Amino acid sequence: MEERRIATPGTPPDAELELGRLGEFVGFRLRRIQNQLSREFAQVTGRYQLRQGLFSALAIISANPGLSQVMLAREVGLDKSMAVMMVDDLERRGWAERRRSTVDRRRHALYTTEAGEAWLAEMFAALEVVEHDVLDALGKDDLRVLNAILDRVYTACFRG
Amino acid sequence: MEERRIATPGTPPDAELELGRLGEFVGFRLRRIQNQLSREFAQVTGRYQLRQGLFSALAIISANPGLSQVMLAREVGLDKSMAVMMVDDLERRGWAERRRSTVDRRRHALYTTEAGEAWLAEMFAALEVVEHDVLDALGKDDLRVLNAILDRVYTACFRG
DNA sequence: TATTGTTATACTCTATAACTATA
DNA sequence: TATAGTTATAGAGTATAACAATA
Repeated sequence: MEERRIATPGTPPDAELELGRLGEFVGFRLRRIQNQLSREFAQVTGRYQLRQGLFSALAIISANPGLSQVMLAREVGLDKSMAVMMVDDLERRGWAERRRSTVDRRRHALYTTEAGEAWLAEMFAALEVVEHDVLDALGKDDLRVLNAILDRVYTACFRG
Repeated sequence: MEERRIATPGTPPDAELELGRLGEFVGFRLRRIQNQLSREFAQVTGRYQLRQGLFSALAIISANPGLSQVMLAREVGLDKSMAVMMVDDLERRGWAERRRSTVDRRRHALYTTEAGEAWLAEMFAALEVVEHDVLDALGKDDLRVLNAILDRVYTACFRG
């Protein structure tokens, strides 16, 4: 079962087709890549029985111990109600925990557990496999360039 | 009503937060940007009452008159059943039409209508506004670099 | 009054499976 | 047998609105 085949949608586009003016838009490229990547992601993480946002959420909690749910939501770019559900899930699995903040009793301070850190390490390894083809095709340098540009793009999204 | 405010989720992340090892992964950046961009897209296109894929689909039909639905699906990176629904929608709006292919009678050859082209032009203009901040923050050169890298990424997705 | 967390709900996007008609 | 198109359906991901507790 080491097969890496993906169902119908994972088929590459015909080389002859034109993008036309659509090719000028970042949004289009982003979406099609992200669709593809998240299908592969789902394949890998499917074995682990988890939903998309979970991994990112735990990784961010791990990198920022004690952060609040609102902060988490902002960092992943989703609504705070999403943070609630994700943290619920993480807690249920025993990978993260909420502690009432001592400074602001409205807040929950979020922390990873030991089991959470272990799982995180496992997932990082698995995800490197998912992104392997991408990393390969780009090389370290271009990857850095890409990430830097993407960060600028993300920041630019918030200049109203 | 020229406001550009976006509801809760559009709030920028706290600058102090760390991405940690997550920062090495393209998938994460892609998803958060794409979420943000598609929210803005939805804001703009909401007035036009249309769903996400529609614009890309029509643009591709316009750039490749006579293509089949399977080809369309592959180009946008989705399942063929999606193509059916999108073309249904486009036809209902009078922006595209199916004609039985003369060479292979299983196929539908897709074409845009005059109204479709007009609407497409309108949408391209509207979308330039959506991506304006992004384009601004990058500049023509970096944008080209970004698009080129993204295309390589997309292609790399299919090297199983 | 504003913010944090919460719940319930509804909507959009997408894949899957089963089917038909052609090839 | 394989491909193009179709249909119906189920699942994931997400936003919205309304609310309680705390600031």
